[in-house]
Amino acid sequence: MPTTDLAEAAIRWYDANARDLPWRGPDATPWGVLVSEVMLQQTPVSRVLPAWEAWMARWPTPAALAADTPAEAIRMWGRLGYPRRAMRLRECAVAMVERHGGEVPANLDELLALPGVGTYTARAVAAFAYGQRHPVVDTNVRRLVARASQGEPDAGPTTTAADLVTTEELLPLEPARAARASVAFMELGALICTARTPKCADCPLVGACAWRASGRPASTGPTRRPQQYAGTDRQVRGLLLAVLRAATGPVPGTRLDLVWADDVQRDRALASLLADGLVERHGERYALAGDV
DNA sequence: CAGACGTGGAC
DNA sequence: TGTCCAAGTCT
Repeated sequence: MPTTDLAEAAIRWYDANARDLPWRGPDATPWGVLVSEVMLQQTPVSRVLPAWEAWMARWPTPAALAADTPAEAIRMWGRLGYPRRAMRLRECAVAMVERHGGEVPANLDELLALPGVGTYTARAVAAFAYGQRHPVVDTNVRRLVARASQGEPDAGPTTTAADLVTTEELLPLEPARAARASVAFMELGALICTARTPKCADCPLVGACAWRASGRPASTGPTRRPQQYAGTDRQVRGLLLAVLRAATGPVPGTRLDLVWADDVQRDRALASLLADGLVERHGERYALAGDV
């Protein structure tokens, strides 16, 4: 059986069942694709949709974002989470203006060199914005390939070189077709081959799925415990940043003192925001970076 | 390389 | 109600 059978079945399913997302449309620019990929890192589509629309309306090009302040990028990021992504996306825009004439580069290595662009995002942009043939491996694809192709109930926690090779072998040879297969795999993983309760009855790959064929064995390995949030520095960072986002300019340190009672932890969280470049100190007051 | 890094919704 | 999860990156 040709290895591209999975890809062709996935593409047929995608053509009939894919969600109509604006960054997938014919009007989507490489910049729009890049913005969507960064926003979608660890954040669900439903929350990204309105943020992406607002972001693209305000900053339709990398140069437009590069000309604005980090503070405005952090504000527009809203409550998508992981606000360092907003800062890095702006730094990425600055880098594209400086290195690439304000264009999103099509070359994989040039993409990888940009701030906030890693193994996944670089390949996603090269494939989805430029139609190149690269394996695009995210958590959905890892899970789908682990099950369908390898018969395992789950994938490893991070993308490995082996994952890239395994996935590349599933792709059709024609570049645009390969890119379509990649987005189809991702969509299948997101909607059908889900982590908790996969909808095998609706899966177009069910006849070729090694995991299904072996009776859907349960995971045996050690389960990683989910990351804690309540009481962590991350929660305190979130509370501090919420105050600064809502303010129009610098706020007194005494106002930040109100968000968390533990002085040691609050100071540590604030120091980390300063170190990340998200926040700046002006005497006894604090503000989002560039929000003088 | 394990851990840090936000937030909200589903079960 | 608490657990688990959502298109990763960086150090």
